[in-house]
Amino acid sequence: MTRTPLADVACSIARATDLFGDAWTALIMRDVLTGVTRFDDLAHDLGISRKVLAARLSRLVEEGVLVRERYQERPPREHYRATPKGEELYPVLLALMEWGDRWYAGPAGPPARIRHLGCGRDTTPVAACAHCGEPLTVGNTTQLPGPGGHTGPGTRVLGPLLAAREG
Amino acid sequence: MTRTPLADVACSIARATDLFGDAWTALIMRDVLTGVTRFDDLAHDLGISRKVLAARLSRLVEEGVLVRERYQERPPREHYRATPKGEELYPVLLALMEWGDRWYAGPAGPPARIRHLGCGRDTTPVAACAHCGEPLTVGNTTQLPGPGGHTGPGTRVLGPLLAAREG
DNA sequence: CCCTTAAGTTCCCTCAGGGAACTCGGGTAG
DNA sequence: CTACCCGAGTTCCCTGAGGGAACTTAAGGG
Repeated sequence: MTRTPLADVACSIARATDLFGDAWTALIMRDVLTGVTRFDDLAHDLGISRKVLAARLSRLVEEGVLVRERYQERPPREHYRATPKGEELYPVLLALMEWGDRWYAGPAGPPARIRHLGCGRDTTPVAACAHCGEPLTVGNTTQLPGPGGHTGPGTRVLGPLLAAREG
Repeated sequence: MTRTPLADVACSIARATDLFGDAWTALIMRDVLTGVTRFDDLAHDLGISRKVLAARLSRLVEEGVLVRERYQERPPREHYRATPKGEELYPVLLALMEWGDRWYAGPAGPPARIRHLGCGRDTTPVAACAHCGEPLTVGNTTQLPGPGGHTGPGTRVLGPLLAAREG
């Protein structure tokens, strides 16, 4: 496929997508974050080709999202665990899950619930403003160039073009 | 590639990933939500092959995420706009962008800022509990089977296995 | 009448993904 | 001591999706 390299574009979505934008990475992270950490378990659970799984895992380790660590000495066995960088992908998974729940849940309802241990209730994740806590939507936000934005093609990061939207 | 069909698995992440889990869809949605809605503009802005762009757009229209609509009569011209279902992908984009900002921004800082018009401040999106507003993390949430979860392989949706995590 | 623009299509080629078999280090059962 | 399981990958071949660039169609415009 010769994936177009997106990581060098001045767009954080493109940078994140360069790693996260394939069919398997999100599901691997879901599994690892929920306790499925061993190679064979991942291969079985996901139904992914072992070749591709090995490639994804080593990429994720390279990127510092997972670490490969020994979980037993004799015989030596390794598994994969999320780093802090990996755990911070959790909001992305929550957002994907919430969207899937809203638009693809069958009549029975969504296939899983998230319980927030802080307040003890089953919850839905909301993308909220860090300052005032209100939900962020396309309509109530605007994008502005940031300090790290070099102008030129590909500069937009959820671009500064929102003003151009009609309605 | 014969993409493994994920949409039928009882996992909302898998369902969302089936559509969203490719290198281009996130970036197309970013562009459309920020006002880049025409075929040629998208092709130029993204550097995507026109063939693949056409395929992605028609898939997104099929899925009800975008609509193809006429924006001028003479000569007849069509462009793409997000439906409500498409606009609700915004939190996913925000989460991806926030993660990219945190882990890939250069010394200069992130390439863009999000301003919340509600409170007037530049903000960062947080995945918050809909009930109490606290941030949701891997550590303070647990996953339970939901009403729509048929048991069996692939049942997990950010699975019920979190309890199995050590530490 | 020819040129330009927008929005796709078509063609060929390469390489990433699927699938299944094979490897390798290290037990454990007989 | 040999034979048979792991777990964790690696290797091989085949298919088909993505890249790239040219071609098409429809409608103005000079």
